[in-house]
Amino acid sequence: MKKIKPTESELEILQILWQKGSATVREVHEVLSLHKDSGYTTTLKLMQIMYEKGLVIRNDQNKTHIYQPNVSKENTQQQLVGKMIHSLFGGSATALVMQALGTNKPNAEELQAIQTLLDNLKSAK
Amino acid sequence: MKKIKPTESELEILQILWQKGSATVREVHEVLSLHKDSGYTTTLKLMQIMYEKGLVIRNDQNKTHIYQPNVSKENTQQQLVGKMIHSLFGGSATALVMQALGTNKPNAEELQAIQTLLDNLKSAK
DNA sequence: AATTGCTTACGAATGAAATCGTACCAACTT
DNA sequence: AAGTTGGTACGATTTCATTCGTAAGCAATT
Repeated sequence: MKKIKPTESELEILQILWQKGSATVREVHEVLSLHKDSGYTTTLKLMQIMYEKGLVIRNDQNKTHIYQPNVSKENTQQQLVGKMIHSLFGGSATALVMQALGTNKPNAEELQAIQTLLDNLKSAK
Repeated sequence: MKKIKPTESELEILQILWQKGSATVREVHEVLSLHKDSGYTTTLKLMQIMYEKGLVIRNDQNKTHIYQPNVSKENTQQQLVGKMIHSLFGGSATALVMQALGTNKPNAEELQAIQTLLDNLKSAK
């Protein structure tokens, strides 16, 4: 399993790439601009760094490069949730789960989904 | 509601203070040493910075200062989990819960605790 | 041919977090 | 009295993330 540790800004960019599938720097920058006010070259530089780190891949056949994510959303979520469990919940995934369920209220359908997962975990013992 | 943004290292220290209630730098450092290998003065410096930021309070009547958390665990967890739910799970607490449960395996006792909470949520409908 | 516009590349400044070495102080031990 | 132990304070350094200015290439338009 790959070790992934994107920064805050890199995560914002990854989210856009996950949603769009692929995008140019300008496309990413335009989405970022909606709630951030950094310059275009800042976005460009970040994406270049992400490319060096292997977080994204790119097609540079054309003058305007096209970027795609190179880490999966699921894997990244797993890493970051694991980090949060460690740093904020003393290593207890259960503590995180109970906190999340306690403050947010899932609807009946979601409750059922969690119940099903829980049943699977129980029978796996 | 107070705005809290501790760093990763600060969170590790806060966690120890939340658990112990109050502690000296040495006590904190000894716990940290179990899974980290930074020096004593590093822990000291971090706690001094946290004091300047107001994240902790301290009693410096005696030579050996005694530190206590100055932010609540619940408030901090709630804020950071909420932020993660929004930024990484599209606002769905359930998605976070399932991710956490799917990759970490709670023991039977923990499963029971979650089941109880789940039952309460169901009957509250 | 020159200008304009959009692109990448890259160096550099800034700021924050984390780390450690060293100095200094007080109390206890020899 | 001198040394040892255990504590705080703090400056310096390192590393990293973020930001931007500027140069240079290319294509289309004037």
